[in-house]
Amino acid sequence: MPSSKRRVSKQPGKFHHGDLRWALLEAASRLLDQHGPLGVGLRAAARLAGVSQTAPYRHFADKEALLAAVAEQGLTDLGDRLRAAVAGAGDPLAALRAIARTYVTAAKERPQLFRLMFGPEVADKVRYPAVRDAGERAFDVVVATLAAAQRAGQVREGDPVEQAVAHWSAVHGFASLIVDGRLSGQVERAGGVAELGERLADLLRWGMAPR
Amino acid sequence: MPSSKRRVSKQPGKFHHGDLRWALLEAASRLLDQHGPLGVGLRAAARLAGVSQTAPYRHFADKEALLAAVAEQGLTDLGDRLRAAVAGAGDPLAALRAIARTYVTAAKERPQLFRLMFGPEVADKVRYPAVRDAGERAFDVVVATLAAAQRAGQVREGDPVEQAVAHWSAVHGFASLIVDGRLSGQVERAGGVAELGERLADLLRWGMAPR
DNA sequence: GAGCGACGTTGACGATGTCAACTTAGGATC
DNA sequence: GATCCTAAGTTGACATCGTCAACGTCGCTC
Repeated sequence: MPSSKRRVSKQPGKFHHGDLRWALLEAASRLLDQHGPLGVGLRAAARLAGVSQTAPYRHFADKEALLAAVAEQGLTDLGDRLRAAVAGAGDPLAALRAIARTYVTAAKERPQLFRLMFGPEVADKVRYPAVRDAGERAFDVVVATLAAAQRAGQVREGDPVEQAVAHWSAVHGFASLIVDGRLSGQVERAGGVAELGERLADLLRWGMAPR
Repeated sequence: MPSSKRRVSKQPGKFHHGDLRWALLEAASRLLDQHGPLGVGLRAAARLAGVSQTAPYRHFADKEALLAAVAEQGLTDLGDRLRAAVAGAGDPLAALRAIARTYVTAAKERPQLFRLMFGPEVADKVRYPAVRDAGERAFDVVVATLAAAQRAGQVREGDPVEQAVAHWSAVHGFASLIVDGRLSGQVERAGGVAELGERLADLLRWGMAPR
């Protein structure tokens, strides 16, 4: 769901609908959660928003643009949550664990959104720099955390970006496999997914420990 | 592309077409590489195979079934390549590196196939046990390699499945981010993607080293 | 050679993304 | 306050797609 609340019905300020753009994003969000990325359509979103089939074209160039906007919201929200998690953690080590837990939890909460954010529906990222930027802002949280971990002597010195790629890859891959239902058997054996994700992050951190 | 060669034109043995099922898989494979998972359609595949729009229904229940068959081929092929890579490696440690390199290379070779294999197009895995099994056979290679690494004392003792999940997650996540173009900036800095993938695997292995 | 079943075709239906042309409403301009 | 302008939304249409029902057709078997 779009994070910020707006007026729901016709309030003054906008013309016919109030804020159709927001309403379409919300509708697309709901369709996404219910039917997956392939179940999101311009016509269906317009119907949910109580508006005619081609009204969305006043706000989005095409279907992909609508999906891209939803994905961007998701990535921005993910970045915010990661930032909050890091801020709430005591030291960089706890922050790395918190990143893993937050990432996996977010993916499990809204798997369809997760799929959209990293899936092929928004193929051409050059056409949607906002999506790319939102993703990079989330990634920057990881980079900053690893840089902090280096300063604290909790992680070997080196390029924090490369370490962040490693951390991000591991957590992202784990979340992807979970969302795809590819680890259902293995995860039942272990505790919850978030715990397993944290343990994965720990494993990686040991690999990056100062020699 | 489907891996095994078959007859291309009408050979004796089959009726009207020769082997339409195979031709459709090849057509879908080509469409996939050219236009991504969303560009694969039953009608387009039928057209490429030189056959009428509804002919595919004699061989696939619906569009998803065709996609699932392509995905299954891809996963089976990936498993074969992983097995070959492990067999060609000297010791378990080299095998772990080879897995990372092979996985990342395969993803980069056919990014669209990679997206299909793990994307939302084949959503319901229960409906396609063959897809799931092919994926698990590939995963088993990683499990076996980690078990071997444990026996060789190159990796800490513990549940090899959990270690395999960690390894698989890291490599898979890295490949996913590469395919999604999310690491283009960072990867240019470092050497090739395969090398970076190997380094990631090393990092993880150090984390799993015997204490 | 009659029949049968697997294979493929024709034609149609509803739904979708998208375009062109039209209508409506709010704000600015004189 | 009448007029115009432009953003916002509507109507209608077109091509395409997935899918279904009904129909043709090939090659094998008894």
